[in-house]
Amino acid sequence: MSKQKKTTIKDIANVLNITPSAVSKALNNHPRISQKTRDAVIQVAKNLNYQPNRLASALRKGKSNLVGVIIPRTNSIFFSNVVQHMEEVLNLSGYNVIMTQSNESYTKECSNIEALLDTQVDGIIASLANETTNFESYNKIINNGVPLIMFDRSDYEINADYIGIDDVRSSQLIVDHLITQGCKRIAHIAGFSHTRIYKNRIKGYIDSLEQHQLEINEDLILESNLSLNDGREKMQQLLQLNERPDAVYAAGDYAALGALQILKEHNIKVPEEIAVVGFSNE
Amino acid sequence: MSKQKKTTIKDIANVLNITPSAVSKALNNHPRISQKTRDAVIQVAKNLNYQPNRLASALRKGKSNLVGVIIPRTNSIFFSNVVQHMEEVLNLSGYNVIMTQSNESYTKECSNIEALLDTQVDGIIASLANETTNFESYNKIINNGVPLIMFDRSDYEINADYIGIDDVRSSQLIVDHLITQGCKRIAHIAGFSHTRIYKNRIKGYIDSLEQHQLEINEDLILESNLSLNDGREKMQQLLQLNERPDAVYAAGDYAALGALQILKEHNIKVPEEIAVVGFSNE
DNA sequence: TAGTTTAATTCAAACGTTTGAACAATTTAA
DNA sequence: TTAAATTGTTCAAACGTTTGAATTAAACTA
Repeated sequence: MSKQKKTTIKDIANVLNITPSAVSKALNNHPRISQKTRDAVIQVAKNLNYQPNRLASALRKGKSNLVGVIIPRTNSIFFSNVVQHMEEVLNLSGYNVIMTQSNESYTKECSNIEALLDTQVDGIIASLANETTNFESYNKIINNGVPLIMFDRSDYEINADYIGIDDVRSSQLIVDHLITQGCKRIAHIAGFSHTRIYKNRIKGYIDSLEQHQLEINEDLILESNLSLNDGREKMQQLLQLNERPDAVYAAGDYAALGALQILKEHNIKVPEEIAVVGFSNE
Repeated sequence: MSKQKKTTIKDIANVLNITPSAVSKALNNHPRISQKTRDAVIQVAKNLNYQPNRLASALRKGKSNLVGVIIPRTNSIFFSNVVQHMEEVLNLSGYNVIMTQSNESYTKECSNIEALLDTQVDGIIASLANETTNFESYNKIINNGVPLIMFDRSDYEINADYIGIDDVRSSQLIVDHLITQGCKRIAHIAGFSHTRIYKNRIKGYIDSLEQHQLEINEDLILESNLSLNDGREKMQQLLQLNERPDAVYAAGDYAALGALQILKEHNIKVPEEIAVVGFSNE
């Protein structure tokens, strides 16, 4: 392992017998530097295999050009696609992305935030872990003066810009559709009601029922973590009811899949006996 | 957005009427600092909501405590799990992870390397993009004195430590098994032979055939990008052969899935007529 | 020719830490 | 009581850039 120290702006300056500041300006296309020196600097930089030290630059400029991203998991088509495109766009403006995953864990999320903050990121883009119900660390981001954008999963308690789809309306459309198909007892395997999107999906569900003057039955709304297994469990529960639902709308695809499995195992015809629909597009 | 400037070590020093260096030492548990000041410093730090500036520290220490990770894609169970655990372990030793994805693209991979290098990461852990056949940028990492570890996908041209499974042996076991089941014409939908793991899987395949004195038939070895679609295509090709194989071993699960689809579509019985097996565990 | 612009560069300080050497004050040894 | 060791702190420089002000040199005015 060659302990060759990295070449700095100073080394370039020495070779050309100019000052480091001239080199810096040359590299940053400062208008008041001659084309001649600019070219020379670039040439020498290449020769010496110069790699600018971002830390130093960031420190001086008070700007790291790093954006932190916190997502619940990377092994989801949705999140990994989103991150991929964020990266693409940010790269164009000279930013790099530090991607972290919370794994749906509150503790992990907090430590991610801590880590991002002290890496001095210029901003954070995040989507809530399912577990999270305490938003202090998010507000800490804001208090530290670091711009924060939430996407997909957020909460009204977090005072940040939010990007996401219109969950109320989408949810309403789903239930509208079921009703049009003739369903009357529509169950909802809901996400955690403390999370904005799931709260909204519940609202859309209720709105639609109300608009069609259908009864809202608390027994038909089950809060779930939306995992495949929990989908199975909740479907079991629904089947135990005196009066079974004729449709199940799950706020997530994995839960819908779980429900579907149970129905198949019980030889219940889908969608004739019980219709199944899931939110998302996993 | 409150433009409150961040509190620094200096602010803490001012409050306590000591020097910044004392504060720094207190925070870093320097042995020669009194318990009294240490406590006071920690208290004030908390009060002022002090957030250490990693950039400055990294610059001074010449160590960023950042590890760069390059993976082909995040939306793969394998890679996302690996990264998750790398993060866990590295966090324990005070490192943070910058995760980037190459999206199997050579260009993206290069720009990721560039970005990581000038963020001054202390090391890089990477797995090759399928597209990559030129390893200059990897050797640049090494030349820059940055430790590099390859995992899962690498190439002998990259002079770095490598972590992965024993592909030759595993591949051999798979083919051994097929032979035990009575298969005699075993086709191999291989990965790119320039990538270490796929090269090794081919070797294992050939080794096994040789050991069992079966003929090695070039027509039965097809190089593929291992996508679902390409798996379908290669299976089609195999079906066109005068003498069909009685087993297909794909070097990746998606390709195996594609092959399976084609067989189903042709109403060919699996595994009675043609057995199918895929490497990995997607 | 002296005076004014303009262009190209240097100067010097700054960003927020860390670190070894230096110093003063206190304690211990002899 | 004096020398030596220990403790707790300050000093000053350093990490590699950037940046506005200052300087110098060259090129125009009038």
